[in-house]
Amino acid sequence: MTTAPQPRRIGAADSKTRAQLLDAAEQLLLEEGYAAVTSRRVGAKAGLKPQLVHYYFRTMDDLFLEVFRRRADESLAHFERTVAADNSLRTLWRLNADPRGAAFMTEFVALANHRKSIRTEIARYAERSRAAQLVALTAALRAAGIPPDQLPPIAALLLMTGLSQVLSLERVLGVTAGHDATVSFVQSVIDQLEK
Amino acid sequence: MTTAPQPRRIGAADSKTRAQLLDAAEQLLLEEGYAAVTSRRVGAKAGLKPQLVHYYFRTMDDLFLEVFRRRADESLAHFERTVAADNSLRTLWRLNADPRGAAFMTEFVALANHRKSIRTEIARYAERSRAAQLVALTAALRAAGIPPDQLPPIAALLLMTGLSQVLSLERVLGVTAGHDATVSFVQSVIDQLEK
DNA sequence: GTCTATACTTCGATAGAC
DNA sequence: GTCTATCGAAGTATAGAC
Repeated sequence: MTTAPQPRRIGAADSKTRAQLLDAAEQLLLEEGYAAVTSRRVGAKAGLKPQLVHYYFRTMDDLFLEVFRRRADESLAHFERTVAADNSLRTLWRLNADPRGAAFMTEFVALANHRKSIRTEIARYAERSRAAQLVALTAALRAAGIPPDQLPPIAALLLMTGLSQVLSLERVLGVTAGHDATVSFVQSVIDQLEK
Repeated sequence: MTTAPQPRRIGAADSKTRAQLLDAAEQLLLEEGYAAVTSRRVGAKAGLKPQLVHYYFRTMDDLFLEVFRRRADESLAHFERTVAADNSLRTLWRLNADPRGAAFMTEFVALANHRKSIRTEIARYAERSRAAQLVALTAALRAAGIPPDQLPPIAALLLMTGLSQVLSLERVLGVTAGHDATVSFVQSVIDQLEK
């Protein structure tokens, strides 16, 4: 229902102002949650007029989508680049444990809860990301000598993803009991496998 | 900053209307996300006037807190009751994997992101819940013959919590590839340990 | 305990001048 | 490309009649 082909002006995709608005929106999203991302607040944070948001993105949904895409693409590219250089369990764990990425996803999943167009886009990215990670992890596990019937790569991946997500979530809350011990345990398991 | 000792009327805690409002708020929260929980929408969903929300809860933050507390208390009590009857890995996994509970927490964590009073309350609950689960899981792992230095109970707990959280999150998105295989794997590991 | 009425704020979005 | 001006909708919250 977000598609209404109205004859209205729209800003260029390579505009500097547009990039500033995206930066402001992303920052607000991470710092205060998606409910804080309003055209007025985004404008204020970028030092611009709120109306420019609508000039460059038409609707707030479009803005959200662009914020998401920009980071998602960057994140996937970074993953591919890093793994191409070193596809080890150690590297995969490090990439996955990045707290900034987890916080970003948490916020967008919550947002997706009641914005259909965003849900679709996030699902698409989640699948792409999942596929890329699965390929890398499958290879890394094989190299570490772990047969798939002992630990299915998809299970390992979901466990890893879930763990870093819960660590990130709880850190936001200020609940960190047992985090260090758990991370140490994961590290030691990886060290043992890849020593 | 939510504490302003103003002389204003407030509804009784055992009121039926109050309970209806809490029900409506909880339902909205789960179905459409926290941003949908407004006094107007809660009132409409309960078939009541929006002003009654303020009569019973004064502020929306208070309403959120009561919604959270009600379910958190119920959830903890249910956990204690169930575990008292059967403290097995199987039971702990089943309790933890309840998708409704995970969805609830996801929404509240996102909400906590930019509401301080709620963050505090959730953190308190997370700690209580964590402690109870850790006691139960520690005993269950010992009974299953897994020494703590092979798998620290806190690590097992965070892995389990993270896994059910990510499964729940992705189900909301409609991304469920590999879920069944992973759940089967977890089940088979538990079955092997507790057969 | 529930209602009407209302004050005030902030939101998304558009039109049109410059 | 950015501005001023503005609409209508929706939000929180309160006062006071019934």
